[in-house]
Amino acid sequence: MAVSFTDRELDVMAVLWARGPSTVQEVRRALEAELAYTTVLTVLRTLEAKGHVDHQVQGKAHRYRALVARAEAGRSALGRLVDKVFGGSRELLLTHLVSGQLDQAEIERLRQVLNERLEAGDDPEGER
Amino acid sequence: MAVSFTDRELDVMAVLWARGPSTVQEVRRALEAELAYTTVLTVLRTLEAKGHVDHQVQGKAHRYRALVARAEAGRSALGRLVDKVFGGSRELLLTHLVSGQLDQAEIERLRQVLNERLEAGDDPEGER
DNA sequence: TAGCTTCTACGAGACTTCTAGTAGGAGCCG
DNA sequence: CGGCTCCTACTAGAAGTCTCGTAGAAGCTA
Repeated sequence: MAVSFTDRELDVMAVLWARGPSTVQEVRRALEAELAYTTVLTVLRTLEAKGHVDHQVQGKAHRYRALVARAEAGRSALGRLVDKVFGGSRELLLTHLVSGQLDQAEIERLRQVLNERLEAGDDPEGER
Repeated sequence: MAVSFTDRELDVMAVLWARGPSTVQEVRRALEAELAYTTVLTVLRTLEAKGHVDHQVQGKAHRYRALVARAEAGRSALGRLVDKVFGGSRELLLTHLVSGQLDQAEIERLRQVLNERLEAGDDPEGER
């Protein structure tokens, strides 16, 4: 249920989410940090052992694929964040976001999303 | 600049943020997990070594105090989250929040905060 | 086929995290 | 004073993380 990644694992997952299924080389090139090939391979193998990715054989290489969706990881990480840092209050997180981190344009667009959601959505927690 | 905490450290920081300066006993009792007294002490000493808390002597005990504000930790964690999980897009985070995690009432209140912010705030990135 | 390159598998060392035990100091009570 | 309790300091082991080297398989090329 609650997926969580170490820092380096998250770097690698981010690549898979951004690029889609990738080989070790591809992940390695996409990473900011300059890591040895085998280091990247090891991280991917660890992730696979934990069930967060799997792979298919392609030629003699492996192509790794994220099994955890970005949205799922987001939900999980946000949950932890709200729980621990914002004392369980989602509202605190939101006002924090809105009052400090966003610029004018982002707020505008957010308001639009919000309006749509208010008009359309009468389903209380209805999805998933 | 970018503060970050391990899971257990975060548990302890959460207590200090919620309760204010606390002794080891007080932190220990406030924690959900049942840890040995010395375990809690060790975590606090680690946090102190990293500069995230300090302490004053009170009687024969120490009273520990958070040096990192909750908001600061929130900013930092949120930044990492947006960066890694949401590919750098704050908007993605927000729509993620709005379209899945919030109930009707929260959205209402958020919209109010947003409106206030839009009316009041003509300062483009003016603070901090 | 011989050699070069590229790949995975495995092992391992340095470091961090998490947990808690032991030692010893300080204060209080009878 | 003697013992009890509560406190910090120190030590330490198990597990996890992060990094990379070496070995050896597999395929391409001349």
